Amino acid sequence: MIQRRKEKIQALVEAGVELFPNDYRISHTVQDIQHLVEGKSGDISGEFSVSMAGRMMAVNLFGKSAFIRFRDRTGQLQAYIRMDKVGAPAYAMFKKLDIGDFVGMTGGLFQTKTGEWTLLADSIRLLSKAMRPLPEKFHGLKDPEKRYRQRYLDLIMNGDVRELFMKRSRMVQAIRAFLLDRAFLEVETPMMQPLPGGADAKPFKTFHNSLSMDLFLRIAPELYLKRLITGGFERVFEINRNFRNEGISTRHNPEFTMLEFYQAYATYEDLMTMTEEMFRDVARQVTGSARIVYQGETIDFGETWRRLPMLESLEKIAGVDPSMLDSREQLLDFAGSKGISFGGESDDMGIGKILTKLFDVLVEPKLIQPTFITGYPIEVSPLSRRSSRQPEFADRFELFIAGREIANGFSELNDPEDQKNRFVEQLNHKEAGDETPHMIDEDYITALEYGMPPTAGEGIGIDRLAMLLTDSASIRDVILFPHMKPAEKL
RNA sequence: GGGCCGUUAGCUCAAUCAGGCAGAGCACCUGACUCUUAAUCAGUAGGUUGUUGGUUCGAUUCCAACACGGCCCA
Repeated sequence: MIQRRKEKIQALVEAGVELFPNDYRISHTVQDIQHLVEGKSGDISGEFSVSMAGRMMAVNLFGKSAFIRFRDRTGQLQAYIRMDKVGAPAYAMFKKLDIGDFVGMTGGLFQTKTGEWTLLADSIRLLSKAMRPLPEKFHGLKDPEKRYRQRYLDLIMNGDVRELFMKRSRMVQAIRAFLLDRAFLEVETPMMQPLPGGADAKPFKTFHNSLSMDLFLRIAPELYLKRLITGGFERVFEINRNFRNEGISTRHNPEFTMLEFYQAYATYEDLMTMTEEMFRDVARQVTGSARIVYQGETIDFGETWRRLPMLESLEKIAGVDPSMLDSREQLLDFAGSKGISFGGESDDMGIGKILTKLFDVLVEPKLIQPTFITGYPIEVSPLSRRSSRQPEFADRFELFIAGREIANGFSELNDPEDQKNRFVEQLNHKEAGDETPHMIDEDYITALEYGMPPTAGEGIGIDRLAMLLTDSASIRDVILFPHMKPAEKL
């Protein structure tokens, strides 16, 4: 197949055709044409001339004329190539071109008998040669493995995929605009950290040669962003990649995009309200509506969302009897009766961790409409401020939509003593053989000792939000180049 | 890590159940055609059936292992 095409290309070269020129300029995109022809009809090819370019997606060849469809970044347009218009030599060259080649054409516009606006070419030239054939035009490219590995083919062939990634880009822009509008400062903090902090996850490890030290790809930017709050910025955000050395699934990619933002003089309750506004705003800008459909479920971002303390959700949704909340044994029995196993860890788990596990399995999948769960146990919230009224719980929420965690926010712990104690507590629970260094981020404690204003912060999983807004079942569908094992061959 | 499913021409898929020369559409190549749009018509060509091994006179088909992928579970 490729051999055959090479022979044809050889014929083009021998005819003096340059395969990869770089001197062509366009005057209009496909989208521009729509405006140009507004209010006009018929053959207006004498009125003006345009220079256009794009990839040839289809050719209907007749003897001495042809219709082609070509595509640029804004859309697809038809062109009519006639031998009497472009001249015999150019027409002969054109007949040697393939679907997939990039061409440049000049000419005027006319409507075909079906009313379709068409470029009547008075010149055509090759702009870049495709050496391989494109996938089939009607069925397109379906094989998921090939779509992920060769995303460029997926983007060429599948318009819905192009649209999806443009939506994702608009979504990120809308979030950025929302925060900038509220005086947040966009910052970038280290991706490579000497101590991976801000979350509980296995990090990727790397080595810096000239510093002769281990570094870790960050699992979260949190501790650095809060240093910036200490530094006086008061409102900061970062949209960037986190890396977690864990499993790959329809909901997990080893690198994923996270928004984190921090606002001084705000509480976790303020952030819940702000999150409602942000999601409504972003959903409207991306999908045109604050009501979206995800995998058959209608999800409504309108109005105020349900706010439910975790204990109450366990009682109401999981059927936990309030009388057993104080008893490890009863909770473990209850978990066992629901088929939840804790592996060998249960001896080590406090009530807070058991409750959280029960919540993850029994409640989380049932939270379809946007729901804020509040009142997380301190045990699972090492960076959150202690509730003034209930010191065993944190001033924290998580947001669940369509049965998944989408966001996590809390009033920040800014008491350095309490923070240090919680780090120590966390260290005591680290597994042996863990690759992560068993050290405390002393500089973060030092920063807190210089004083951090009362602050609330939140993280939002950008990929998961993109899944919601694009109705995608797998995270791989919203990441341009998801991670896969190397293929043996293409 | 476990379970189920998949891998056949450039692409989308048949044939496998019940072993017997591996097929179609589109793409490609040649020819005809100046309003087609999944163009049409005629003809040609295109395959190490994911890899390795086993059973068999004979394996795309049955068996095993492996690789890669999808979905579900942990």
